Amino acid sequence: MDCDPNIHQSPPRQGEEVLDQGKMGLVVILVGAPGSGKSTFCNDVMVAARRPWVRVCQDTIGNGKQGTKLQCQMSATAALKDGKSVFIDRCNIDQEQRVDFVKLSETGADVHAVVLDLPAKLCISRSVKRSGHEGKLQGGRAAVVVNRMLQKKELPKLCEGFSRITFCQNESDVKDAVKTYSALGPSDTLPAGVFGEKSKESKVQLGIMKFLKKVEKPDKDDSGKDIIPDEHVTHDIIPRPASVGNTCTMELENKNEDDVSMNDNSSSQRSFIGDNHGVPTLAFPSISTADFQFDIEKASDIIVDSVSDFLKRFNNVRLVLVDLSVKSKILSLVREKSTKKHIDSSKFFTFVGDITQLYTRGKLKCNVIANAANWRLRPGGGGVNAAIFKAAGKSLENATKECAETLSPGNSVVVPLPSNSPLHLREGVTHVIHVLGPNMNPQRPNCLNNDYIEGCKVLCNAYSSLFANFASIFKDQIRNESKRNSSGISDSHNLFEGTTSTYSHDSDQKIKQEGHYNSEKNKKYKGFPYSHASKDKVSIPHEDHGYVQSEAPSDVLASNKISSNSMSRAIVDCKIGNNKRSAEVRKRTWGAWAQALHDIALNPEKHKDVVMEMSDAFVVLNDMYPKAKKHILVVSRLQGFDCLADVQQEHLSLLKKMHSAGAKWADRFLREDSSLIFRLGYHSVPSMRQLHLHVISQDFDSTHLKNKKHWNSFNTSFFRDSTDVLEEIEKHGVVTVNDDEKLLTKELRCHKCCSAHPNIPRLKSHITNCKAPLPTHLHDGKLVYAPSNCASGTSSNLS
DNA sequence: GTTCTAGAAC
DNA sequence: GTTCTAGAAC
Repeated sequence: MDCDPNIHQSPPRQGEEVLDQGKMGLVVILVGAPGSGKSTFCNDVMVAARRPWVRVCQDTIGNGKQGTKLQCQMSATAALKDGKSVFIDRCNIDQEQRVDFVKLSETGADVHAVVLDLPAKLCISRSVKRSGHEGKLQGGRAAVVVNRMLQKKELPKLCEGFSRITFCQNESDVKDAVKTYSALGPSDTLPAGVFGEKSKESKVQLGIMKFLKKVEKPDKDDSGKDIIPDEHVTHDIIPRPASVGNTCTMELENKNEDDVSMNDNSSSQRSFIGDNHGVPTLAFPSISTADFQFDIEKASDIIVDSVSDFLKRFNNVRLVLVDLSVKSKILSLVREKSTKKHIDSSKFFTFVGDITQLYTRGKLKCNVIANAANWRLRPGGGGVNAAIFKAAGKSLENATKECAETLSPGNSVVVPLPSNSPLHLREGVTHVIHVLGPNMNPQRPNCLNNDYIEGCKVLCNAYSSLFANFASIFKDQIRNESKRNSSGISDSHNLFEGTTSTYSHDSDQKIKQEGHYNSEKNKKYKGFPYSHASKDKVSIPHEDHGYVQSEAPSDVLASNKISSNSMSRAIVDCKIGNNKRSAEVRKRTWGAWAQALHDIALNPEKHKDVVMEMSDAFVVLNDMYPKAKKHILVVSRLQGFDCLADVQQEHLSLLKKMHSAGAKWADRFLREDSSLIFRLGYHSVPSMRQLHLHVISQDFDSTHLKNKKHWNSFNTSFFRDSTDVLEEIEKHGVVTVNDDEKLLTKELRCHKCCSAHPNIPRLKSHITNCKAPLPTHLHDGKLVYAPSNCASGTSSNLS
């Protein structure tokens, strides 16, 4: 094997002992796109290695040419038998590609993953530039391949069978990993676990941890040396087999598998139920995995991660995942994963039974139960939603109406359960939290069409929001208890130290909430100041709302992290008497530079030089810094009407007028240049005051389009199509805005073919030549173009 | 929103 | 050395 030219082996060093067969074998599976530096990593380790390594490279294993996966497996097995450690140098980008190599652990070898998760633009730029690549992937073709590959990237997890995973997100991480592996002596081993996994919003997380007055245990000490994970603190450590009687799977199952009664709990299980000794307990069903058909494997990961993060922050609470049958796959998956993650089983466990009869039939006291609600927050529909509304009686329906009319996916709303509700009287449930998760069922509204990137984000949002609301309920309870009891409760009893949102625990009392931002939070959201219907509303003291919606920002949730923002930054939508949102809450303040449109709209006669059209409702003008060949603004003249969050049902006719005016101007431009295609829409969070509709040609051919923010503000969901806005107002009376600031810093992708590009100049050079049509989702009435222009494949809808 | 500029990336 | 980004200032 040593003579095999396809196997790249580091030379044995003087005095180096050869390992016994299979005794200390180590397989390191590299994971990364072309250009991520896998081969360089292997070579760098092997040059300085203190143990014999073999690099198995699929690009060259077939007599110097590309070979097969099987050849790689066979070579790796042979090398291990020969006492060598092995690098599997291929992309291994998803679980399916890795599974056969993970099986090498059957030889007795330890299997590690080293993930070179470097920025897409870096991989692309390296791949495009390189020459003499073993796999012949270089030049223009490389960008396409890297793009395609990154779209199916699936990061490795311990549960795949790895004993150690090292994530490298920048060059410095890679250097550290090279150092770690090259320093490995013949009989050395590395600690098991996950290392270097940083949330993409590490800056945010830092702020969060500070905000919560907790310090996250770092992966490395000051010297940069790996710290061996402490199983009681670190969560991503190698799973141990759960020992009998010491497992977090304390499920209260029935002996009869299909019987949902809960009277037959074994004595060993019983200690976890009964009186909750005042420990706030939330029972919740699995969100979206039933009728909404969300993949249970992914859902179970999200549940376990969300729970784990929540329990890291709060001690004196219990969370219980409930399902009807002992055969429930989601329960068994969650049990298995929470055991692997060593989640404290007294704080989180699964429970088989009816969520509406947890105490009377299961002796499990839960103060709060979550409902997998529908967006209308109405009874019916079967499943948990129907059961909870039925069990709670009309009072839950009425209480819900008092609090909220609709719910958007990824959000939750707390409804205090009136004391006359049977669910309150019989089961001791004081609050129901309605949660709406993502829908993957094409038969149901808002189906995500198998988009699990978005789906996972929304499901994370849903759980984070749920747990945040649960936390908020009990923070206030403690505060109120302290007030009532003159002896007081010491601060150390306050579960929610560091969080800011507060609730009344009195279920018949209207919810009150107040929030405070520390300076760091204000700084973080500096770029996204919101008016009353937006996320910053928590900073506004409220005295008389009807309900609280809590939402975790997706930037945090993208990494399955529960957000402390969601603990403190509850969204407050107001409903006062006449069902209208309150406009009394403090409005966003605008900088001097943001007033230009406002001044023009209110005094158009003073700006005749720039105003192209004027009516009582709006003015039309060229964007001063057009981001395309044609880019105009239709600006509302209604005073105090600054952004989409201000929009209510009564503004529908105004927005229709603005749309018609914009479409008319687009048609006028098309008569001058029939090659143009226009899109009409609003920025979710505008920079300029006074609501304005952008009418922009899709060439984006402008010197004023200079940075990522410019591009992404027109080419991500930050841009809300006017037709969608009108439809939402008609249906719901309000407009949802995607105000996730991450949208504006996303990687640069062509709006037609979706390819990624490393910087603005490269993107602009690409889009001038890209011949792909605009994506099909825009063809649903969102584009305006000349009938003669077949480029978009449909006809104009607005002429 | 833009401009300016330090410093990172190339 | 030049190009490009991102944050501060306005």
